[in-house]
Amino acid sequence: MKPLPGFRDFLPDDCAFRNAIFTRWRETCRRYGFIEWDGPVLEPTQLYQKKSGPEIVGQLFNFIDKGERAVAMRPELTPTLARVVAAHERDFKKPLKWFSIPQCFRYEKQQRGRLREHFQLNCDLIGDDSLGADVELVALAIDLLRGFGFTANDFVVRLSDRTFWTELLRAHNVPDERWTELLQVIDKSEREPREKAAEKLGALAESVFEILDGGGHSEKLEQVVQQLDQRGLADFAKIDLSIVRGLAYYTGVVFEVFDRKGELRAIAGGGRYDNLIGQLSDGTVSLPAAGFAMGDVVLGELIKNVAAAFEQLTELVRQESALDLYLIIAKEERRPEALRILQQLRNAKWRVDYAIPPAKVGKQFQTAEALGAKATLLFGDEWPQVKIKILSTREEVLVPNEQLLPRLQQTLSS
RNA sequence: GUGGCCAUAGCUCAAUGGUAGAGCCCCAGAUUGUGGUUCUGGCUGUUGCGGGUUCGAGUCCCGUUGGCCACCCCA
Repeated sequence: MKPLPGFRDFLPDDCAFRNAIFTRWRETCRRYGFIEWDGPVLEPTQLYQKKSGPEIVGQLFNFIDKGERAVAMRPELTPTLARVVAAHERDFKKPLKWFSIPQCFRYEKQQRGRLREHFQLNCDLIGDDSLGADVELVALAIDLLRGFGFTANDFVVRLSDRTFWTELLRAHNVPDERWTELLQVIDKSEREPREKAAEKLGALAESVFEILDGGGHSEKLEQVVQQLDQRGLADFAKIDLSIVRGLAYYTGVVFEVFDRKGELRAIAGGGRYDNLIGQLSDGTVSLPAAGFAMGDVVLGELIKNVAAAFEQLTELVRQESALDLYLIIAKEERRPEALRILQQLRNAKWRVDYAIPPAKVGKQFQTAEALGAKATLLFGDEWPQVKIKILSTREEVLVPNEQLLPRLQQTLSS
């Protein structure tokens, strides 16, 4: 039996790797004053249709539940966020700085960097419409990646601005209903031949191409870069107006993060969505907001591609999973004493393991080694003394059992 | 959703149309209480699944399921 297509088993090593990513995400978010929240995995299908239209249903894991409700596994967190914020916004001081690590689902054919399920860090800043809020989010995205040991040689944030393009469309008297379509053409222009894009853009083609070739100036984005520079982060970002992002609801600064080598899908992306909360709450609450998301799949690939980041995370995995002590019961008569001390050690927060069925001493040492224990405690003929052995140095110390706990502190901390 | 490549032991892979193998992992031992090395032995297969061609199919053909890659789409 294999997992369903696009779903993953997390064997202990994979799970440790995943949790180490979560640990780093949480550390950095908290440094920025973001607090964690979460919502339901299952939502009414309608919640997603409201935001993205009926065609979204084709990409959802959705079904009818036993109460005959149309429900869907969450494909993203933002609609839930909007619902929760609309219901509870008065309980919190503004701005809200919230993050979450939801598992999201999508019914799509899988390929590299895109499964049917992934974990996605979401960071949102709600109730602040200033440019400083956009900068704060971009800086957070940069520091999240720096937290994994990546440098400006490994990734880059490409900054753009939706209003830059919507003003152009307005200046050319393009009717509103064509905006989404034209923005998507601009978004795609990097991957599509010019002639094809020109055909779709019509009269706009010339001015759009001029901007894409570097002829555009956005004062707002230059301010963003300047403020990043004040934080010493300007090396990690560049203005790139070809970034538009496919989603219709963005209203201001948008950005995407890519690996410098250009081998992977976008590592993260987001932007300002000032109208979405109002729209999803049927106008009962209106709050400006901006946010971004970073998935665990592409990030994991980048970590595996960059040796320094991989080693750093592997070290974190070691720290989080390493066993402190392994008990060696060399004489079965000493088992009761060993188990009594086992409990004392565990009560004192040591991570301790031992062989449940009797086993040969050599075997027990082998297991201690394999589990990564720092030291063994041997119970045998020496009782009432216990022999501490540091596995890395093979150094041994005999200590009376009643002094074991304090002696372990000093032996293992040095 | 469209197209191309692929599918053999738990893992990585061999096997001209002629009896399915190796390495790794795992388990057990190498004279009674000391680990990373070494040696010996053991375990594992409806060759993804279903049909067809053939005296004979892991190998050729068709279908199907799954995987990889590109396109489409994109949270």
